[in-house]
Amino acid sequence: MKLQKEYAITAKKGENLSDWYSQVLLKTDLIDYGPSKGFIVLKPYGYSIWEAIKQIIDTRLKDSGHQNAYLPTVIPEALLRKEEEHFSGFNSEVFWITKAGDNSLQEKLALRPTSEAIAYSLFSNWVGSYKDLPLKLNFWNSAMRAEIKSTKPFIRNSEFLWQEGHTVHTNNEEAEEEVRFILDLYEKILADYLGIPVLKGFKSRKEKFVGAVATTTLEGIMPDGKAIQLATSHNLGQNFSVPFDIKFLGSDNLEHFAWQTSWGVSWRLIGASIMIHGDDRGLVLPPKIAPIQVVLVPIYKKGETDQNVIPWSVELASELRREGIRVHLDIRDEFTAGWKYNDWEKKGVPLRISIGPREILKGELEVVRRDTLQKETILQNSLVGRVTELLDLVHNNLLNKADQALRRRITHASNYGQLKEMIQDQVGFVSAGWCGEEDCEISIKEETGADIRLIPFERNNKSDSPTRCVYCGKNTESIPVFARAY
RNA sequence: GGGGUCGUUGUCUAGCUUGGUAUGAUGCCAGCCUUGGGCGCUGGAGGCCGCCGGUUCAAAUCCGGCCGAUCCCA
Repeated sequence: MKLQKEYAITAKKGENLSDWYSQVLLKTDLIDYGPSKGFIVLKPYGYSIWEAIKQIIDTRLKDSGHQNAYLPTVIPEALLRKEEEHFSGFNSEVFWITKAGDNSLQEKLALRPTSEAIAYSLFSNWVGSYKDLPLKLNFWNSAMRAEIKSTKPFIRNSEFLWQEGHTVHTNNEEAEEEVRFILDLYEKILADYLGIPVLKGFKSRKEKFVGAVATTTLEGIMPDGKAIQLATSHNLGQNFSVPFDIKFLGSDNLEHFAWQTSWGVSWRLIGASIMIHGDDRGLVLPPKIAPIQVVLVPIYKKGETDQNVIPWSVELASELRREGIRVHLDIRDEFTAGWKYNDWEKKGVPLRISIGPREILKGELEVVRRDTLQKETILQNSLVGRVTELLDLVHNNLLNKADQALRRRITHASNYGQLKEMIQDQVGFVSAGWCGEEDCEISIKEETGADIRLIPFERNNKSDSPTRCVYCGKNTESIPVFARAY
């Protein structure tokens, strides 16, 4: 194969993940860089993936009683400062609008870094009685947090697409239930649709969402052993309802401050999915989020006996479409079949079907899986059934491989030396005893580069309890998971 | 937060050390050829060499600043 540098992915995923990642993003037409630092442009192929993810999540949220709404992009300064701890948490990343034309504004306006402040100022008007609750809203929008030092498309940007859910409840138990329901929902969606396995647990006090009582998280692992936070769900308790005055009149005829949650996932999911599933040829897209699930490549010579290749391809394409499969028929005349094979492989299309004179003659089709590159021949009349099967097989294979990769990257350190060494060796997730003191957490972070990614919901009964803090040696029950992270 | 690398046509790039007409490929356009793993031939168009300033008779090249991209360390 002649490799054309300007199109092919030249970096090896296993040797230089960063280079590989940016080549894939640019050379598969997912994104372009924007004109300002940290901002990216989603091209149609990249946006289609987001649309697919969005639709999956949107449907599930609506099915579970959440409604979509939309909030302004700008937030007046006073509002943002209302919950002081929350504000101080990301103050340094807030973009401020200070002028309209040449005139200074009376009050600075923040470009939303997240919507708690603006949403809750409105919620205080919308909530009056316990009959208004629970209020379960979701917002699809973009958030802006200035990334000055280092950026990585989808992973760390100054602007990102996401959904943020905000709910209001009459009591803590119900809020608690919502937090867990959403986290479990996210976990299921990541596995069933994106083929991404995760670890789940609480964030430490230091790592939790500023302003939250508790943050729960889903953490994935990348091929370089770095962890990545892929979803969060927060129990806000009454931390916001008090300053924002969200009160309801209960059935007891008394006023109560409400209990709240917030949660979200972003287009980070796209970045994670690319890094986890991709290979040296480029993207390998999980079928359920692939904009094109099956590409048909017709092969023909001009004139004479092969004239029916195109009509036949069109027929097969619509047969698949009728089953709800996303099909693309590549009839570009300027490229050869071989060129198209390389192109669609690079773009990660799960299945490719070739249709030429041979196939017409035999009534058979050649199908190639992107994940394994295995070819198989199927009879035309079993096309739809086999394609549906294969799409499932591809998904399951991707999830299984990712799951094995995750399991291989979980280890346990019984002392500080071990922890340090394992982090240094980029093994990934390392569980170790921790006394619960922030001082130890900070020291570990400073000395190893790893922080507490999560504290598992339940003690892993394989490890003996109680144990000792790897840093200070104090007895403890807590065994969190450490890792370097994106 | 500290340090490094890079920016040349739509894309990938040569040239920079040692200042003097901008290199090749690919893509694009026209024509021919036709497609089973990045087909071939002929002709053509395409450039403020990231931006601003400095040095110089002369700057893609040397110097400074800025803007972007990117890597390493904390």
